[in-house]
Amino acid sequence: MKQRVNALLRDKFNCDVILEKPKDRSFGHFATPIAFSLAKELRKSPMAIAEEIAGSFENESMFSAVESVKGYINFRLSESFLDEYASWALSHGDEFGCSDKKGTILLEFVSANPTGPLHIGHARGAVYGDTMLRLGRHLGYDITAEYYVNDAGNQIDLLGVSLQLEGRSSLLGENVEWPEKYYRGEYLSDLAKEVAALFGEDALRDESRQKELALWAKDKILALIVEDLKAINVHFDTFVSEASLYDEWDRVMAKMNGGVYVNEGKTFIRSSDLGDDHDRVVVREDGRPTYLAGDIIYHNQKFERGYDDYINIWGADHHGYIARVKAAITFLGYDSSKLEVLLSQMVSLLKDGEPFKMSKRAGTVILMSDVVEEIGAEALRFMFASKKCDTALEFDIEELKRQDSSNPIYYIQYAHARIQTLISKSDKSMEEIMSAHLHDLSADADGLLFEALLLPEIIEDAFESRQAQKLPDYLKVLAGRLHKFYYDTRIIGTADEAKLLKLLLVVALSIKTGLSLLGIEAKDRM
RNA sequence: GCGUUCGUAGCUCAACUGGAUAGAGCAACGGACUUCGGAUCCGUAGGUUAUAGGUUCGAACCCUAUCGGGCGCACCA
Repeated sequence: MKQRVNALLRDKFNCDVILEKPKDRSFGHFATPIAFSLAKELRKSPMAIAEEIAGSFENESMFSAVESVKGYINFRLSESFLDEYASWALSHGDEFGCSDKKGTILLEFVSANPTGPLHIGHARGAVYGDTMLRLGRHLGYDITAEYYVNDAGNQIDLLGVSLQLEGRSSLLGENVEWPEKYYRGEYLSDLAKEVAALFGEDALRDESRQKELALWAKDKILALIVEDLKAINVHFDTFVSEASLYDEWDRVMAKMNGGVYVNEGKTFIRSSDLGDDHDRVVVREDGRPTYLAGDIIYHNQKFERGYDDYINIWGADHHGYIARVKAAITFLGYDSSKLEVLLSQMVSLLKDGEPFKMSKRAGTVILMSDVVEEIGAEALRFMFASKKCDTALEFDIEELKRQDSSNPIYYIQYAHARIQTLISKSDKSMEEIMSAHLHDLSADADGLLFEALLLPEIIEDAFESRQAQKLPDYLKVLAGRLHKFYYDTRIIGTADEAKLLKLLLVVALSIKTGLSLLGIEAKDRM
């Protein structure tokens, strides 16, 4: 819709024109402040320019009115245009809002360490990433959802140690000496039991088997994580194992041509040449690679797979890490601007008004699966999708767990269910409804129709600006307009019945499509 | 200390990325048809957009300084 108007204006002015939705809908459907920016060039007052421009649209069938007000130019779309567009939308069903965007994107998100089940802090990145995935695919992009599995390095060793100690302590009743750092939690005692059953109790005491047990455990834990994600309707296409990458090490280092050097027995990357604060160690004196080493090979592998664009969703605590990875990509001979790193800010938790620290090692984590059990996957998804991801979030745990009727998800679902009820109560056939013409609409009806038809713009804007929360915001507004309209307007049994039901079908379509892009199924009844 | 990011109603967040009178939801208070679902709707109250300057037709948004919070500043991941 907006594209059509934009195209028209672009032809007229030979440049992109800013189109906005006026806050006060009585002004029209779209507005532009272009006269202000032209005023300087043309050395005329904005009002005069606006008058002139508005007058030039008189014979345009797309608009029923184009007016200039205080220098703004306001456009009102004609009913025939809106009706035609509404019919088009209804005939396209689920594909409403689809576009023909081209390009392949590799989207990496979650990538939580396989050392424990997902906690509530992981949920934000998971929901955000999956929402971007759904939006992008709806628009036509060919997107691969990828999970990077950190199955190498210290935390895997730590997992093996923790598993044995947990088993010896809780299962065999031994007094064990806990190291400074270790993992704990219910999942570990479950795994220890499995170890005893599968490998025998001796496996819990034999230090030489730590590595073996750790590798066995991380696969089990990864399976748990996949289950957790499935429960909130998040699915990945590919999993890349960090450990599997190191065979490529020599070949990748050769590609770095000059980007690395050896000093005091350690290998450094010259990241300070490319904006980082220091050069970073990639291989320690004893030959063990650092975390960065894995990421260098991984990103080389990503670029060798040849996507048009790369998006990583990282927690904000990794922001200092971006410069290093981008430097590595440049040394490898690729265009580092193709990698876009989206940071999702931390979720901080409150309990009874006091800050609550989660720690996987201390076992004080709020598991995502527990919250899902309490409030449901849909409420959790909606809650995280609603928040702009570049501001830190505060949640009170008790509030999060409360199944509240104030939850906006019910408000939106209720709007959809109300429409379905009306459709089923009406005597009109679907043919009668679909062939009705939307004309002589009240201001409220017109506003509702216009809002519902805005979905494609919202989807595109939300994806391209990487601000997923624009979709839930829109759905709240649309549902609000529907509820008000429903309250004010009698539909069944009136002369306008078929016409208004057609309008409501468009609203239902936008709600249903919008919710599905949030990974939520619209309900016909509640 | 350095970097980075944020600061909007009592709380949680918006504001079309520089545009018209800064808006919603909670929480508070007061209302709504013997009517298509009251999980709804309407109203009241709540603001010097952290503070002080600057840029211009126009600033919550851009620039500078100050104050306050988050997150980084590993040969951990």
